[in-house]
Amino acid sequence: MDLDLFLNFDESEKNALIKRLSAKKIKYKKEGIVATNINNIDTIGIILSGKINIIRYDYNGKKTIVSTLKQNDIFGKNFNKSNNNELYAIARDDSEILFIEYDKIISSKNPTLISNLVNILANKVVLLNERIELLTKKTIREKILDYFSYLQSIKISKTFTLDMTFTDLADYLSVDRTALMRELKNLSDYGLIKKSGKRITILY
Amino acid sequence: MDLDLFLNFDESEKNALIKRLSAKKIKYKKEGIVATNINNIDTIGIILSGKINIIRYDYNGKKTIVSTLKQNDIFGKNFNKSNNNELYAIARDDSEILFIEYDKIISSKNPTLISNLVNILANKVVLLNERIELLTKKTIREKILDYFSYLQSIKISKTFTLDMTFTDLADYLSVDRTALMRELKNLSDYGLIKKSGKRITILY
DNA sequence: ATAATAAAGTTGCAATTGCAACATTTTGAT
DNA sequence: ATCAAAATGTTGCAATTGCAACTTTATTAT
Repeated sequence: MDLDLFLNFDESEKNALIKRLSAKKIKYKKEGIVATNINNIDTIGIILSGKINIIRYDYNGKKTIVSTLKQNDIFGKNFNKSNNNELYAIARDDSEILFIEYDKIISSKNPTLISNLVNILANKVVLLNERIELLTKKTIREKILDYFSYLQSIKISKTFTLDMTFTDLADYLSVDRTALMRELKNLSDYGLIKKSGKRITILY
Repeated sequence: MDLDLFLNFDESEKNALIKRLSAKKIKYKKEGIVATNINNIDTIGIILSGKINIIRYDYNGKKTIVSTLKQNDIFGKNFNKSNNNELYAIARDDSEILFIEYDKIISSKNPTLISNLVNILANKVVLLNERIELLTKKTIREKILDYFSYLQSIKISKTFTLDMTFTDLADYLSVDRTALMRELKNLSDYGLIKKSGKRITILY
């Protein structure tokens, strides 16, 4: 992903900008709590390195990974709004996060900086729409085939390796993990895919 | 919704800007085709009035309303990207749409204009996240209760009237319409809600 | 006013799915 | 190298859901 809030700034400009925006870079250890109640903060967090899980705890204590964010993704400032349940951001790996107050970016009146923010947001909208496309599919089979055909298109190959665990894939597609495994087996048995661990080949 | 690309411009500034951006305002009749193949256009459409359905046709001809857009919503420029299936935008009511080339907004270097675009996009991200929250719920019951509690929070009342048809609600929640009706009946029978047509009261 | 079209509502049934309860394999830390 | 934890994989079963096939009620157009 070549999206970056500081795209088209050189290193010294970037540092000056970070200083002027009072941006704060904070490091987190794996499993560290990055932010609580992120639906109500006026700060945006930009992931410089590592991975962050956005997590929702239901009223009955059930945990759902709402999304997983990686380098250059942003969270906060209502970008991950939830109605009832509070959302938490937890480091999935050792991570570095840059916190900037949203209003300071806007009031900076720096066209390049703001354009970069537009591109990041537009990209986020694309990713969210892609996920919605998958989530609106009615069967697990359709979700899998759709996601695999997406992977096929970005890896430009009918054979590819999943870059997440099946546990996380089940979360992403919002289906039961064991039901996902079962359906993957069905697809293999029907000869629609070949599966060897996380290595998948589309056979149609 | 007080989000508007031309927020903080007065009428004459706005008109000058529209001219400079070569923006085009086009009117559509209900059911009119606003745009085809909207995943591949470099233009953004801003809905000035009316409502637009973003529609996907599956390989097997099945129609799904991917989203419904209303005043000040935007589409195009990959904001509604789809992997395989082409997306169409169709006017749900008589509508007016302003088309602007995305690059012209960015290269305008107009901080107010771009800030407005940021706010529109940020708002869209929020709405998409809200929908994802609903779609990741495992049962129809959970989806309904979550959506109703969202309506309760914005209408600030335990009684409210749905502003879409149950057919569209089923699409939005991505569930079978008749299964939705059945579950609404179950919720009534269990005494969790009261339902009289589209008038809903939450009883807990 | 009435015909046509869309939406709402109901029900039976089969297919899909989630969940529980496991065994096995892989990964990661010390 | 070894132990613990996480991930993978399997299966039976019950619950949920989608689909088909309707009827009834609203809405819209002429």
